Amino acid sequence: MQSQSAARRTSARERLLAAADELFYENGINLVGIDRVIERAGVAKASLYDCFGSKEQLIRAYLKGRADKRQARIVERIAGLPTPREKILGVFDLLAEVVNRTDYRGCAFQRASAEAGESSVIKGTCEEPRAWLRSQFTELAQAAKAADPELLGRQLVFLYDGAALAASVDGDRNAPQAARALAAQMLPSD
Amino acid sequence: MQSQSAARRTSARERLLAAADELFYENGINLVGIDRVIERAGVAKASLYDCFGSKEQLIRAYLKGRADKRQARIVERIAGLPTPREKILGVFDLLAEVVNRTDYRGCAFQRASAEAGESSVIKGTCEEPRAWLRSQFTELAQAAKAADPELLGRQLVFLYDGAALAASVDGDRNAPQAARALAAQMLPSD
DNA sequence: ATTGAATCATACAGACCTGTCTGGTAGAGT
DNA sequence: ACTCTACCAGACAGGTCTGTATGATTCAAT
Repeated sequence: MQSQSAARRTSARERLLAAADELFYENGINLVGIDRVIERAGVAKASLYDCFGSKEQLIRAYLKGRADKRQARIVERIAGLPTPREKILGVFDLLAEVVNRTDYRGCAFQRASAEAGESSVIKGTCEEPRAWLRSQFTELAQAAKAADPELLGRQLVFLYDGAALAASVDGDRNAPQAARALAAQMLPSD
Repeated sequence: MQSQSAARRTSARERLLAAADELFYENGINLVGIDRVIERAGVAKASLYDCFGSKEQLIRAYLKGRADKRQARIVERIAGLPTPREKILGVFDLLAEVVNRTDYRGCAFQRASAEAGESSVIKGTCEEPRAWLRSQFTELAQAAKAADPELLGRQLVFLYDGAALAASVDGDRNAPQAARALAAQMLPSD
């Protein structure tokens, strides 16, 4: 089998992704150069360009990795909750946990989007997880028999984004709870 | 009088600020170099460093200018509205107007904060207008006899930020109206 | 044993960055 | 007439950036 060569490739790839994740998230994608990434990954520069082709594609992979992790976290969390209402509130509970991690620096997609400049690759990659969350909220709002599920879904995203922003920029670590409280008011009490 | 020499200094300063405002807001503070700013301003590089001392201070001045303009817009708008409830909703109406401008690229403070990196100068400059808006909402919530004005003030900021983000990142130009509708629900109908 | 893929280290190109320095010009106040 | 201030143009220093090129090494598969 090709396991070993594949293992080596993924090993370099994964080390690069891990380094990119830490550095890009902590410092911002534009303030981190390729050299810092490969140094932390312990990988040659040529390997980076073999694996990803460009910095932009590395950023894209970093964002996709974050999106997948967030999505899995949310899916897993709401699977364990019985009602649509509780599922929605569970997303805010999850956010409350995340923002209290010491290395929390805000929503990676919000931040990358702000730094994207002209790159539609990066902007597009940021939009995907946002659209997914919105559709989740909308479906849950529908299941919760909201009068206007589309509208409610968008409003829930406002609260989610706003809370993430307040937690990181203003240092309001209880923002998700405040957003959750408002979400609870909006939802049909069932 | 010193009007002429003062006029020339402010002229260079103002041209620099105007160029910085356009370029930084449109492209992001880290993707715009000093050379592009001075070229658009039609000003010598030495003049920039005479006036501002560093790029960071130019960014700070750019952000302060944006903050002053936003604050003045909001103050003027709510001065013409009779009740606290209408004043609060008026802020969202104002946001609805702003995000429909063709050159709207999102909230300058959100974006600069995402790009700030280690610079506490820039981060701090972003926090000021945010704290001001939050205190406005809180005071208005108190005047509107909300049960918990502090909480409501924070929640209104979530909606404001979330709507601005949705408008710019997701292209949802009606986001402020959706946020306004929710704000209207939260407020004591009086 | 040989081939081929993945990876390594390192130098380089060419561009861009911030900030400084030199030296010159124009006009207002004294 | 002289000075002072604001401003100009442009070169320069020293660093960082992305991306490419060169050539060696390791190791699995054949």
